[in-house]
Amino acid sequence: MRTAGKGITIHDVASRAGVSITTVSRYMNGFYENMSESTRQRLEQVIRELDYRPNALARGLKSQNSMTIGCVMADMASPFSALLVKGINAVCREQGYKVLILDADNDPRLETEAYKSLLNNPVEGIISNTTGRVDGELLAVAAAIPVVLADRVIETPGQIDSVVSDNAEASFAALRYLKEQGYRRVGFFSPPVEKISTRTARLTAFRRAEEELFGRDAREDTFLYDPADPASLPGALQRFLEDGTKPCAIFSVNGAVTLELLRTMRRQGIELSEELGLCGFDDWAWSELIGPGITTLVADTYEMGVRSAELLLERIRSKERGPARCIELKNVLTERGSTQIR
Amino acid sequence: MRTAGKGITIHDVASRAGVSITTVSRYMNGFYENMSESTRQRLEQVIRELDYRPNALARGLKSQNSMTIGCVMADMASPFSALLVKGINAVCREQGYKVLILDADNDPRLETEAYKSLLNNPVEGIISNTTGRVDGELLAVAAAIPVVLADRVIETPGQIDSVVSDNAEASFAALRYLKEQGYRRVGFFSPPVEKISTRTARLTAFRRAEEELFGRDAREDTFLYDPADPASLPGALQRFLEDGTKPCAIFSVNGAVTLELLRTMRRQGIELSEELGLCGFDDWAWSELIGPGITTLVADTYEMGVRSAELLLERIRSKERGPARCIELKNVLTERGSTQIR
DNA sequence: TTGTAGGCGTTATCAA
DNA sequence: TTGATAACGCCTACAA
Repeated sequence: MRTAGKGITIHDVASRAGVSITTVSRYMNGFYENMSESTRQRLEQVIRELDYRPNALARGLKSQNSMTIGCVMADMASPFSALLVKGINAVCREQGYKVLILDADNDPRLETEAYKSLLNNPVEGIISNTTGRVDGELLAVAAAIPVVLADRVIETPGQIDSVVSDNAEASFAALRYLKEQGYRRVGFFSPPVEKISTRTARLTAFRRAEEELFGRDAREDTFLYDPADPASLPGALQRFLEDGTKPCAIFSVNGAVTLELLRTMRRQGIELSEELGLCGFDDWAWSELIGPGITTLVADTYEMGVRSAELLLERIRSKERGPARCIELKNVLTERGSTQIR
Repeated sequence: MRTAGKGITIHDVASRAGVSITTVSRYMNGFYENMSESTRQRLEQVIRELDYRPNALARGLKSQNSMTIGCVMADMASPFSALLVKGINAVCREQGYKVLILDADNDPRLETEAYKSLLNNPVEGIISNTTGRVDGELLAVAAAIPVVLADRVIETPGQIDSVVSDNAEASFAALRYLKEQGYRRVGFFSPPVEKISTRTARLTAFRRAEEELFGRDAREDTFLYDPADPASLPGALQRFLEDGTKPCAIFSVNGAVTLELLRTMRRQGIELSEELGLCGFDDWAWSELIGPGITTLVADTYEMGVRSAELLLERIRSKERGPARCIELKNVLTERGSTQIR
């Protein structure tokens, strides 16, 4: 059974309507100007009857534009990814673009693979939330088609369009806030920073704050743990708490870390208190519900998706290879109970 | 500048290697059998040099299969969606398929639009997490190409392949568990149930439990609130608490509701206690961290994505239009402090 | 106002 | 063992 819309080609429409495929093509593309009212109506009817839909593949092959972008996510499991994708989708839908999603699953090899596959595929541009270990590939890809880095950038700046948040400034401001709240010491908790730009920016700001605000040696307050090793975070927490300087606070590099910290603390019977504060990047719906409420620092992820898509589509449209642009969103500090000393 | 991989066609390879495009095509598709070792090596080298990648569009146009599936999500913002998509992606990547994501943003019209756009586009199949208000469209789509319903099904059963969880059984079991814990009354909290199958299944089970386990009139314990009206949920909660039967517990239809409930409770100074329990569907990372820990009921979302994709790809491959299949995953009850009476 | 024909990059059927 | 060549479905000069 030949189903509606499936397998119907421009030829079917043409013969049924008694015109040439050219005319049908014209009709489909809105070139009504020089078309007799009668054929136009006839076409409209036939197309509806047959439920004809032009084959996007053929159209793309001919016109060399697939109306599709690719979107490579470092880890699709994160709520961050969902929001980013939603923002990207909203813009693309409106502008008639399709979005291909590829999950790198935190694996640089998969990320590289993703770019490969995207290059065969007919995507007109790519939005990348990189794992941070494939700068070379990214530069190569960006040389071939428009790329926008979302949230995370590569080491060499000014090469690729990007939409990021003000990690350094916001981190420093948050640390100043902690200082003003009366905390005398802050620990920076993170998985290995690697080349992930959000992490390096936050760590760098932390180091500066340690020196300028707290007059401490950042090395003693930096706790990089191994997420693969269950004993690693508890150990780091223990070491952090051993130093007697109080009140102290934890500065968490992202939501996943915050979550792991809270889990560990609960398991060990450690509670947030006047002596122990907590503040971190990423704000999920639950941030206000845990304990006294967790103070967070976050940029609008959905907006980041929107901006990334807008930037990319603009780039695609205006074929220009101008200098790389960087859009920076603000991280907002939401103060909650976890950083209240009394 | 003509960049590697971009714009290089089979012709370029052929002429450079001094063979015909046919031979190149053969090479690309692994038909080495009748190929001289020398041309094979020559081809391998040239292809590497030129970084040639076959154009997926042309390939798809010719072979009538795009190696792409579409994935329509009721609401991409939900962490559920992210996990489902990740599962789908994992399978598709492995089998060489691309995944097109469309977000319906909880809007049936957008969902319908998504199917339309997917039908022009050359997807070989669709995984749908439907908003629940477009059964007709879904049936039409499923008549044209393979469709798998993920998590939510349409009203008429047995028509479309699906991967769901045992909502009814698990709900009933959870309610029995609450009964055994000593709760004398349970309130069912949900947004309007509409035609969303997960919700109707859970509500139906609740009604049966009300009758069989609690000997109560379900109508008095069903609280459907309007998510758009901020006063609606607090009002419902108030009404629920007015009845003096204790201890009582809330049965929340999903994670979003649980979150809203917890927010409302916090705002109103209502705490989970021996008198007031809480248990609900969906388990996010924070479930164990809020208050005494929230007892939850949930199926493996990632697995659901994996199964959906496997089912769909199998369907696509074995062109058969056999009877609809339904895979059912188990919801697991994770007992935490929120349903502990003492 | 409408139609013819060539081409987009592949695959596949022949033939050599 | 390899090569012409005709599709695939659509767009678009160029003609009529």
